[in-house]
Amino acid sequence: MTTLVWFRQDLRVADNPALFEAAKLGPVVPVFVYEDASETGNVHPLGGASQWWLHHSLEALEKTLGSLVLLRGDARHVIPDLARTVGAGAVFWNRCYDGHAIERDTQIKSDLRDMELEVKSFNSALLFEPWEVRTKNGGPFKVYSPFWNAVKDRDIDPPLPAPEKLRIKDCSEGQTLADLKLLPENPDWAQGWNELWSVGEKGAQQRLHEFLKNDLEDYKTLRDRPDCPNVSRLSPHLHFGEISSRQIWRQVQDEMAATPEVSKDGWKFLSEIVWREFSHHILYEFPELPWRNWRSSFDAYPWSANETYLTAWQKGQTGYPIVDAGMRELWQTGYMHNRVRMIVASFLIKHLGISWKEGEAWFRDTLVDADLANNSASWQWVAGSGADAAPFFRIFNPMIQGAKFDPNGDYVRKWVPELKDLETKYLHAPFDAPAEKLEAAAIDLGRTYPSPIVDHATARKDALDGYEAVKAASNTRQSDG
DNA sequence: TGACTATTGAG
DNA sequence: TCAATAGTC
Repeated sequence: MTTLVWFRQDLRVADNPALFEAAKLGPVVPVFVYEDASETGNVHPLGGASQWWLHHSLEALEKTLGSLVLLRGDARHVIPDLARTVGAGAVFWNRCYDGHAIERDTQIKSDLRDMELEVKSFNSALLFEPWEVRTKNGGPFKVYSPFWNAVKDRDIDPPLPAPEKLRIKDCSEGQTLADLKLLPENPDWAQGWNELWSVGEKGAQQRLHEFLKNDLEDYKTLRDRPDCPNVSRLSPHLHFGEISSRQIWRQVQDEMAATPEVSKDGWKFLSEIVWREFSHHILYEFPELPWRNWRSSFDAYPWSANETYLTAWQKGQTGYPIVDAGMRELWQTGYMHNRVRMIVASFLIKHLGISWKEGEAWFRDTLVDADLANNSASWQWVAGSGADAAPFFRIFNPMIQGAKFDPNGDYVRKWVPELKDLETKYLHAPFDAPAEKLEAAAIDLGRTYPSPIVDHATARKDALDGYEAVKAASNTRQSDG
């Protein structure tokens, strides 16, 4: 029997349950469908940076498999059509957890079964299915640390190997990769990204290997330092499923067994992998997460739509060095260090008073690892409208955060070179530097580098005032969140 | 996975 | 005068 294996966010051959099971049954037709948002009505389509990554990831997968059918259009029509054309007896895929995908897959599953085809979906993306992690009351967890405590000692299924015998059925269907037009129209944007990333399953395994070998030690403390290399940079590989969390879990456990000294670092890293699980579970339980406040009391927050501020933030021209460094790293590399993501997000929301939805949209368009679950859960966490246990309204101070996590200023100097000659003491707050220090560093505030677009103390006070409306709304409600 | 302010005590 | 700490939102 020929089986159609529909690849989505699982662009790998090893530990791929759908492919593994299909290979047992006979010849396989692997297919990827690039969905046009205009056709499917998906309001959260792939961003430009993700499309760049996808192009290279599909290229790698096609090379590994020997053949991959590429289609463009609405999967609800394209998948049944292809199944019919190639005479498939079964269609297998690995599950996605966002609302758009669930609705789409449910319909396709039903249509294919009406065609009397065998249809199976598998878990390839998560360590735990959302419905497998429940509180004592049977509901989903709403706070991270109890979630972590509930899962950290569980046995994780070992990853599957690549199929031993894989017979790819030759098939002349589909389009070329170039036809999908995934590379950015502005060729300057992604210039040089090929040197920064090894896209594909092989590159993902290599990245994990190098991280475990070189940068896991001291991960627990140095992961917060954007000037240090002690982060995995696996996020885009994970998003597209070039590597699975099961594979990561297993290799980290092996590393900790072999080198007990890195145990605290390994567990910290695994807890970050579980943050990803937590975000996916929240999205599964609350599909509106990408566009609706998880705590509805935040509907009362007085957001402002200031285009000038938004543009300054996007371009890295806010006058706050750690913020500008992060936003420029993002634009130039398709990536931003996690600590800095929190800082720039807080700045957009709390200092500029702009809704997290604007930030979510920009990150979704420009991050190579843009992931609907992680992105929307994290933006809401920073906004305060998400799953955060903190009993206070968190407002990051960009000067303090800069001094604490980029203490030598290496990160700022790299991405904001116009400040590179300024003494470290003033680097994170050039607006407080004495005139002669600025002059000595060839900085003319307002000309060579922007003056701060908002005043920290004033912006903080305004944000706290805005939060009063949230508190009032929360008090008038029976339950919230 | 904060920040601010008041207070304390060493110098 | 200022680092360290506690209390608070």
